[in-house]
Amino acid sequence: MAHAPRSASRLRAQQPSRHGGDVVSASAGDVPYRFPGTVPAASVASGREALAPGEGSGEVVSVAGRLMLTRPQGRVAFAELRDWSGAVQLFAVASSTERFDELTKLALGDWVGVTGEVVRTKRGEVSVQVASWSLLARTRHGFGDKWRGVHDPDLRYRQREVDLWANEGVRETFLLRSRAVASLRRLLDERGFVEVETPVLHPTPGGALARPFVTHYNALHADYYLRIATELHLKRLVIGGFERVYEVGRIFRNEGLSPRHNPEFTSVEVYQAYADYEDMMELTEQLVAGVALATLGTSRLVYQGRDLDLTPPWRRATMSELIEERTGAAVALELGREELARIASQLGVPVADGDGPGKIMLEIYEKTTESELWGPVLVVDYPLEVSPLARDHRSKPGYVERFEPVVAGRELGNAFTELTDPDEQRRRLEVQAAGHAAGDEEAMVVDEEFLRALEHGMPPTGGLGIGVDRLVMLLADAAAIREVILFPALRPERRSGEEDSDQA
RNA sequence: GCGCCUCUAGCUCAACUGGCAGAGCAUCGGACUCUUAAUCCGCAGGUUCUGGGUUCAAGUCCCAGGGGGCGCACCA
Repeated sequence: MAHAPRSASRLRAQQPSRHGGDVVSASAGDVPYRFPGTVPAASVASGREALAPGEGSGEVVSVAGRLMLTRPQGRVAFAELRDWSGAVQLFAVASSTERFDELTKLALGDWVGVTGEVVRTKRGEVSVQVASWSLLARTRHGFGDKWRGVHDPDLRYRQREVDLWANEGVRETFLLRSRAVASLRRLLDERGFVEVETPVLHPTPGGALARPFVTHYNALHADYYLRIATELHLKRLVIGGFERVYEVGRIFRNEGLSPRHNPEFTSVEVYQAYADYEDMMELTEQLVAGVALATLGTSRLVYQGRDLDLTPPWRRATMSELIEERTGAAVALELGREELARIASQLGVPVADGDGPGKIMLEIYEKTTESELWGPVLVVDYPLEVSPLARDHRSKPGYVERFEPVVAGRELGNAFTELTDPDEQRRRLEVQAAGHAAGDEEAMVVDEEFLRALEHGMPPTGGLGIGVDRLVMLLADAAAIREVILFPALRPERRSGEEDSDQA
């Protein structure tokens, strides 16, 4: 098919650059190797209250960034220079700015470094009055509508480098993400947790119910799987004596894309020896509220127009209680499969033949209740049947000690009192493996390495996993996960040679 | 994977029940010594996603394909 893909030819320069052919050829290799000594653009104006309009400060600074607005005005010119701190106005005067004519011909998006005195213009804006300047890079493409930016989602995500300049707030979101992850690490480190890195390539996928990506390890002549969780290796480290351990890392699940799902995403998993899920509840609250406090200065936020108070303690309620609140139906495993199936169909929740009572109960919860929970709420006590890695509830038969923090109608994580008994774990995995053999591609398989590790003795342990992307969505008030992942998964761009007309 | 919606200039968007494909910004040329999305004058810019069909006539209607969005399913 010979048509150009949607974005292949976009944002191309449609006419020869205003730099002119001679300048292009002359300056292509002319860019300096460094432009040292710059200050952040946003810092230039701060503390200049005493500077009167039309006055110079006597202080000379250098700034560098992209020209994003230009206002040539004859023998003077103004421009907005942006860097990742913000923006500062440049002021150029033909009589005192070197290569003035060339400067006024720069295109929106060109990178420049300038040096000059900090002044306040007659109209009152603190500016750098350009004395000398260097072109640092030219752009061959525009950055969208200078007022409205770029709205096409395909273009925004495929060309994030453009989105970052074209749309206000995008850079801030990703800086926020970076600060959130840094503060998450700091909070864990402060509590004595040690960060580790475990393998991404697994011979057997495990630690979660999900379909894996498959790859091939040539030297071993074997198929390997991209990890779907960090869980099993981290538990092996607890067995090895890492009493408090965590990993922040990329997880891969071979599933559909949605505003809340990206096939590769970031999780943090935390394991604490001698602790149970109650301890993990407290840790969850502290981490989530702590990250909010560290990044936004408050644990009371507004998400998608609705108040959201992450301040601990959070409400704790059992799955049964929450289902009953929402639907009026009393749902518990003790009712038995038949009765649960009846309730499910009454509520319009489909039941598959192979589903046991635990699966049916979870289905009812997920279809009727979860998305309605604004939270934050810790949903407590899951059916054993759907929790192969969690320890039996100490007082409720058929349940395990597991909870999920739910915020804004979404699971933010998953945590349990870990199952440490190797025999029970083997039985649970064998049930999973039977399901897998029967065609359930998300069921687990038996991981002998993990079971052997458990046989060496695992202390009582609490484990917690949090979806980092979803946490950042809350902090950034992002409706879609793509807004907090720099390069979200997209179909590959199809380009045939002749379509690359913008390269010609 | 299924359903619904969508795709028009580099960007953001118009174009009535089918009737000459347009604007703002950007780009390019010009004017301008204090602008703030500067302003003013001018040039240029299109396979209306692709391919087929209906029609005197298709951006518009129909079919197929592609990209994207949303929903369902799966999951964090």
